[in-house]
Amino acid sequence: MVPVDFRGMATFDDDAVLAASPAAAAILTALVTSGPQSRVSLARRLGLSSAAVTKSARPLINAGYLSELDATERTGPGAGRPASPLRVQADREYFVGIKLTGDELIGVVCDLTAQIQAVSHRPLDSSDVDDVLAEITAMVGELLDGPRDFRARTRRLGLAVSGDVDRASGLVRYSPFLRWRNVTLGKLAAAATGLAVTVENDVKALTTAEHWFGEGAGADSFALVTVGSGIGCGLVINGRPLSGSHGVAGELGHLTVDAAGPACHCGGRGCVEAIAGTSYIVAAAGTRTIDEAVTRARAGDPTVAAVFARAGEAIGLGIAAVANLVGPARIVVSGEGLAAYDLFEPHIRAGFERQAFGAAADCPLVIRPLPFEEWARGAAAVSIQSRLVPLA
Amino acid sequence: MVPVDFRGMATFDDDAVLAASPAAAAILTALVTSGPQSRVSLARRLGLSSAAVTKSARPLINAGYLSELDATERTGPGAGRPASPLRVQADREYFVGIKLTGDELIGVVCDLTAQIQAVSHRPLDSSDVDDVLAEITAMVGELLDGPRDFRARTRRLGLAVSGDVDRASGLVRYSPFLRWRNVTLGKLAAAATGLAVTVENDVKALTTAEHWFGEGAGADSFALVTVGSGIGCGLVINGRPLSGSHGVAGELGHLTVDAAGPACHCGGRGCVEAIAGTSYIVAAAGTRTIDEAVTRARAGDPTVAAVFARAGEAIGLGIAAVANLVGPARIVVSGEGLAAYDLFEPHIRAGFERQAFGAAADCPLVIRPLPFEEWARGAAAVSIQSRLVPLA
DNA sequence: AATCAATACTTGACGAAGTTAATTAATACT
DNA sequence: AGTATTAATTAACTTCGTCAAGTATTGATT
Repeated sequence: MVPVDFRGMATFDDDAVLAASPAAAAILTALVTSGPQSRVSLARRLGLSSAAVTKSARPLINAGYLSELDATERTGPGAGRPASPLRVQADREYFVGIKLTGDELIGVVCDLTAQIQAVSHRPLDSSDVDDVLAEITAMVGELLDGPRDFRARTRRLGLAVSGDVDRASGLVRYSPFLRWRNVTLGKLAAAATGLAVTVENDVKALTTAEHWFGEGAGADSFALVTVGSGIGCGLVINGRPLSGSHGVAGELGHLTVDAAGPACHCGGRGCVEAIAGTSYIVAAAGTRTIDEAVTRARAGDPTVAAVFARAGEAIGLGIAAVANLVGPARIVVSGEGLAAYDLFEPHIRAGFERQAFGAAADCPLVIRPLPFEEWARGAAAVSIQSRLVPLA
Repeated sequence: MVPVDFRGMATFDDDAVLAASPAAAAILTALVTSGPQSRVSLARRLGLSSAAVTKSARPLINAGYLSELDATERTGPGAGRPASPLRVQADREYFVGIKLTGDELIGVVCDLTAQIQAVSHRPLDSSDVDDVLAEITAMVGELLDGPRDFRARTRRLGLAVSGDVDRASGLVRYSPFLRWRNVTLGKLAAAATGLAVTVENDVKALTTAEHWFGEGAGADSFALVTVGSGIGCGLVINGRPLSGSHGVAGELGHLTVDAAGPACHCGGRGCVEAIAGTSYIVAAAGTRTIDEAVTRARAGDPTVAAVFARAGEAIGLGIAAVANLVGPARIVVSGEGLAAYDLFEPHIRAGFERQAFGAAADCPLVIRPLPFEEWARGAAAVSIQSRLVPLA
């Protein structure tokens, strides 16, 4: 094997290598999402000939994006010539991901396989666009020029924002928590940081990350449900994230589960969010904060526990609706609301099982709180994805 | 232009022509779904060069699948050379479509553009597999060897069955109305009729037909909701029909819309079907038949009218759920239940508008009863599609 | 009438990206 | 050592597209 060409500090003129062929992108994607594999198994998985894999992989190896496993790492015995599995050279390139909330920035540096290498938090006092841009720039500097020097190998930044985002143009059409309308965040952040910027809705970003690197890896279709002040849902169908023709998709929060239920701020009645959204739980529990409600429920207050039970069940019914309508291969439930995981879980499962129809009940349900850094990792994942699959 | 090679009675060795290239299938599909177009406009639509269209179209013209519009039919003036739009030669090939119900077969012959050329109905006394096959064979004979002779140009048969169907293998896993389990209908019907058979779930078949030839034509994503004894929903997303990982998708009937609603035979509570399914309407109205309920409601009986109102609203809520979760470009509502169209429509719209979230409310809703022949046309459409797009 | 600009289509050379078939490589088993 | 077996590579070929240049047919302009 020719030794790798890449010298670490080299220029980034290797873009052409990644865009070389459709097969190159497919190979990288498969290796990133499913770990090291031999060329033959890649060929089978991608529906290519092994010759095509050999050809497409070589330039990626030469450019330092792929490497072969060391002899020692290879798998056990078996007849015939042993495979030389390919692996992504994770440290070949780094990506910054930042999640913007109303009062904080959470940032990470990830390698090519979306493993977190560094973390940073910064409070956000103002939601003025210039102030936020300054904080983003400062955070990028802090992350890239910190104890480990990532700067030379980092060219991309992913931003995750809640609300209505146009990923293609980097435009934030509307963001409730930041009170933004039509902010060209992509362009502005690119100018401020010198990085290529991808902007995406936060739930979609997290869904992408879970689909590529997390619980949804390998699944052709996949749903991620987030529970918090709002109830959100990201969907991947036939391997592609779902956006909705009119820009709306995955709006699980405003599904009706109880026609006679409480009024929702959306104008409807008995929406999942009007039963299980944080502020509605607080109101129904009669406490001042959600933490107080959690404490009381854990202490055994039957009224407050019933509020959580009802909320969990509403979420379960909503998830069953997703399973019945879309039929994803698996569903992950997460979000900051799941800090009260123990109060929700059995009721979510009960609601789901009650209403999932036929084989939809077989859909595995993963209920797991994700730390806030995961959201930032989602932003980085979108950025990685946009690098590996320029189209889409 | 060289005169067309096809002689009508020629052998069917032109399969190779259709499968010639990806572009050929794309051109045919575009012409079938969107009507005659010039090569240049096809090129734009399909993202090809006009040279590619010219090249791929030629063999299709020579084999008689496409023709150029007559000079007289061409569009109006304009600078430059006028276009010679291509059109599908609809009578080049015919397809039989049969919809199987519990007590009747409905059959049609369609041309390549899914226009119905002949219709046939046959009662079904027995659901014994051999008896049904005999009826299918008789119906095919009646349709193909009738006043017009379609036999020479027909090689394919599509069958639509309600229940759990594996299209790829032609297996009917379970069909409630026919009381079938694991019937290899595709193979059996092929042997009996000598035609190439495609078997598909009836709702999916109708969805395909509407997506290609009906209200959903041109839409990238699309939903069809059927109202009858059950409530069904077929979905097309990113141009592909949705099947669901565990074989379940579009199960709109068992969505909860009222957690305190009536019990459903599925075991849940307040499902759409338990409020709007035919038998539940009859029970709630306290009549013996659905026709009696319709008559009474139309006569002004307020109790029965309220039952229809509630049913319509439940359907509307279900449709809103589809719009919120999946975001189709358009939604069609149909099915035999819509014979009572006038009783439902305003309530369906009201339920939809109440619960559709944000831009999802912009999704156009087409509420229209479809005659039973449309279901048979759906079966034919699946057969046409399998001919034009061998893969998928 | 002759020319020109505009648009549609056709042609042939070329190139990208895959394929198949034959070859080489590395292992286990006998 | 020899053979079977699987992995990877190589080289020749195929497919399917693009590009650039040319032809065809019209309306408008000189």
